[in-house]
Amino acid sequence: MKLKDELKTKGFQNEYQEAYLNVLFTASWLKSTAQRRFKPYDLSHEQYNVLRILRGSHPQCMQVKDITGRMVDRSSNTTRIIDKLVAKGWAIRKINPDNRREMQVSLTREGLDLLEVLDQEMENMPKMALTPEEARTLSLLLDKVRDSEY
Amino acid sequence: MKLKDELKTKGFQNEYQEAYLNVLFTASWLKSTAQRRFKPYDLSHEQYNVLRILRGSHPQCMQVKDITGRMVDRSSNTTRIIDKLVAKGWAIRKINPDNRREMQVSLTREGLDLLEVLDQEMENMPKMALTPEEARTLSLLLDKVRDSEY
DNA sequence: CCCAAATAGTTGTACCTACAACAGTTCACT
DNA sequence: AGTGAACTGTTGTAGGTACAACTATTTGGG
Repeated sequence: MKLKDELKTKGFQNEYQEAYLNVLFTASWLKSTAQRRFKPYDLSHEQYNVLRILRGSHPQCMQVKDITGRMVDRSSNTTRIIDKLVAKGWAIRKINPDNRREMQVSLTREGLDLLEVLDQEMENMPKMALTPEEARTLSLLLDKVRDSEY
Repeated sequence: MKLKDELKTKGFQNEYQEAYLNVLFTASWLKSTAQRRFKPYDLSHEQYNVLRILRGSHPQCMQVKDITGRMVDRSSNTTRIIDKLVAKGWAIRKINPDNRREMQVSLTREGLDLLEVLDQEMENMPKMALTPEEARTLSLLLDKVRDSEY
């Protein structure tokens, strides 16, 4: 459906305002549909994001700041998300003995197993109604948006 | 900057995953830059959204559910956002005597004045680095994304 | 060697999101 | 008229976001 109808508005000031609201609205839409899929696993979207990042360097562990730098949402509080993962037994957090300021965060066997189940779940997810070419264009335009000095 | 570099990743599974993450990342980026602009006015992004919706039907008042239906973030809790607006004197909430289930929410003079100041602020905001045509394409692609059954 | 600055991470507070349960009010049907 | 369903909005709880202050540790210049 068109954004205009979704937001029940009469129209937008210009194409930039529409694009701006559309990015926010679509992100919220994508996030909540994904969230619904994670629900049965007692997992939030952000926690999933961190699990995948950890798998990216497994079996090597990662520092908190490296995880933060790879997160989709930069201002999220990595410490507290890791707290949850550790509490559920999906990750381990240890102080680096060589530099006691740093943490060594890594996945547990259970964390890896969970990710494998989630991989299946994700594969069954219906694809976006875009051609590969359109998906590439979309990414390109979004990259450009972020190049503004906004 | 390209998403690949922003997220310090080696690459994506396919163009759909990249587009997906790019929508979320860009939305988060846009939101936090806007938030920074609202900060001096003691206003959050969501509160601003509701103020604008209320102005859309001013001087008529609106029901809570109509406001919700026009919000960019559908799952946000409209009651509690209105609580804040009322507490700051920007909106008024009354029970509709003809249907005591409904609320009549409307802007105060102060709310309207604040919006006028914010209009100025928004005009000074640098524009997206897109051509009008690109902005239209972006909106079109995002509308398509939401047409998936995700 | 010492101490200020830099670095890594945690904590505090206010607000927002997600989802479900709840309460009051109105409607519709018999 | 009476009652159950539907409607409108509020509240509860757990988790996430924004931003700043804080602690612990390491580093580097004098």
